[in-house]
Amino acid sequence: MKIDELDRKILMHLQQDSKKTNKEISNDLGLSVTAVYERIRKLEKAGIISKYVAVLAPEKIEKGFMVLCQVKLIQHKKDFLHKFEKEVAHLPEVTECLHVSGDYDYILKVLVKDMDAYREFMVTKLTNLDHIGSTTSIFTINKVKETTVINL
Amino acid sequence: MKIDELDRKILMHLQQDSKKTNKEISNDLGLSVTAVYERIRKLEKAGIISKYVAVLAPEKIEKGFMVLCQVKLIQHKKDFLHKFEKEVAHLPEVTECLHVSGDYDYILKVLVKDMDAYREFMVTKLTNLDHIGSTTSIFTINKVKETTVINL
DNA sequence: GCTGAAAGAACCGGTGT
DNA sequence: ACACCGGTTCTTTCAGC
Repeated sequence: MKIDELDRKILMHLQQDSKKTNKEISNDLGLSVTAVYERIRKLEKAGIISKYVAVLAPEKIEKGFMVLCQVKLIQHKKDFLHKFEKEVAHLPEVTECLHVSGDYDYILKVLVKDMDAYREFMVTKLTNLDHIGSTTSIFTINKVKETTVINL
Repeated sequence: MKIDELDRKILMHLQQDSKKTNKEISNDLGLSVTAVYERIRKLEKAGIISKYVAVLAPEKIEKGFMVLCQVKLIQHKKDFLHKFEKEVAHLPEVTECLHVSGDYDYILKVLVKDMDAYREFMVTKLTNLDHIGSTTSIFTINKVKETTVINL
């Protein structure tokens, strides 16, 4: 699907605040409410808009401690990678797991309450997974920027 | 604000799909629509729900190339950090910027179309910022897991 | 793409526990 | 403080142009 300037503007609106009504958006674009409605439907059907979610404030629900955990596996056989990926995806503390280039195989984003909770996570969950070689933890001192908005 | 089991369930619903109606949620919880409505309002007022957003599929809008860029500054005077943070926050390609512990000062999440676009970003934007020492790029081979849902 | 109307959700009193 | 009912207002949704 090809998207034009109007679609782009609609997407920027919804990425920033999906509670905006079609009326508000239509006012901004100079279109009718229905036109906006139909464009959004198309963008949803095309999978360009993949979902609508509520974003929570981590620090208000005791998940203000963010750690990036670099993981190296012992071996890199397909089965090992696959098993690790499946298991790590099921850990609720892990909000992101990327298979990456460089010195490590994976980078995990881990959200927990504090250092104690992180230690607990490492000891009882992560280092219990099979095939893990080494890990290095990078602690977040400050979130300078954090957005779900993709520039169009 | 203290949140109870019902609040937690509401938050899990909305984190996964904010288009769910209060009616659907109330059915699941065995509450009235109004009760759900009032709880959600409280969670919003308390800032626990910080916003509602549409999530796009990066690969469908030519932003399927994700790079983590580790940045070291030359000096660490407060002014230098501050200036760097301000400038980097304005770059639309950067969706995340974390001040971190370890060998590097910052880790940036950069979303672009492809390697060409990344090179362009590095050459014309990032390495043009003041006080940058060294950078290391970590390329994403595969997104194993990526979610905005925080487990409660 | 638009208009206009039907369907449905959010929202807001007032009330009871 | 918490939950409920019932009605009003606003949005989404759709038929017809």
